[in-house]
Amino acid sequence: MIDQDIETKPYDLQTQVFRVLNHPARLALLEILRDGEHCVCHMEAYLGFRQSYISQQLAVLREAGLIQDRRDGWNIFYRVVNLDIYDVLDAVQKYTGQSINPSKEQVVSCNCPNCVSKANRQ
Amino acid sequence: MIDQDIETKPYDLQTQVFRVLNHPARLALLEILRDGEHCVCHMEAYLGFRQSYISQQLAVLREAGLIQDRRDGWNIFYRVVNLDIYDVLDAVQKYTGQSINPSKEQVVSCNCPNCVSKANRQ
DNA sequence: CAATCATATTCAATTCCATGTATATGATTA
DNA sequence: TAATCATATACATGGAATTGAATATGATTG
Repeated sequence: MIDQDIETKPYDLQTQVFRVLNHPARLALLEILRDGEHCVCHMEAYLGFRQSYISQQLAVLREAGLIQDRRDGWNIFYRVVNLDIYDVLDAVQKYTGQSINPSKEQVVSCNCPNCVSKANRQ
Repeated sequence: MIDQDIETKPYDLQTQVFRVLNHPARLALLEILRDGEHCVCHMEAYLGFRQSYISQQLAVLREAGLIQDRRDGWNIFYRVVNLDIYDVLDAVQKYTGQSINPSKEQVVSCNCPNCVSKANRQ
């Protein structure tokens, strides 16, 4: 946007959010984080992408301020900063007529303490 | 997206919507259309962009199915097809902490029958 | 402190998007 | 039917986003 009009400047912030959401893998990551924080290895196992690819997409979400990370031993856990983002996702799912519920049943095992302790309990 | 994962395919449709919304001028156009249909010349006068630029952005919105056009004599009027899109815009405005009300006071005059008859009434 | 672990970053190639300029379309009026 | 009106399209260029491959980081353990 070269000669930006004064009437469109107020939309720059919203545009930034839409730019980040304009990506299927990033939407999938946000859906995984809907029920709380998860480690990177979990998202990697869940989506089946290469590790560096997941990390790249997480970086986009992180640098845009949508998610935060926290280290716990070997693992890094990500969580969504502002849950209002899910109102945006819900609204677009309603608009497109989709209701996405990631197949949580599909048990995904990774080596993070959370998953290992869960697996041992069963 | 070359080797798309099966887990991200369900998000392609949402991604398409976010792609279209990822543009300040297109967001401004949708805000203008919030209160009903408007002619192209009105949006042109309102935003101050060149005619062809407005037309290009309207084409993106139209081809994505967000808006529809209708001819009335010399003018073409656009309207939003599915008002649920405003739930998306509202949600992102809440997320960014913005509440945008386009300065409707700023009376914009164009030559479409609607604007001319309004102007004559005053 | 060297090896190992999970994760992040860099770099390059390709594709996609934005936008200026020029021109086309198609309805309307004289 | 020629001129005029509002609007649309085509094309070209520059810039941004995507993504694969390779490598780096930095905490942890032995």
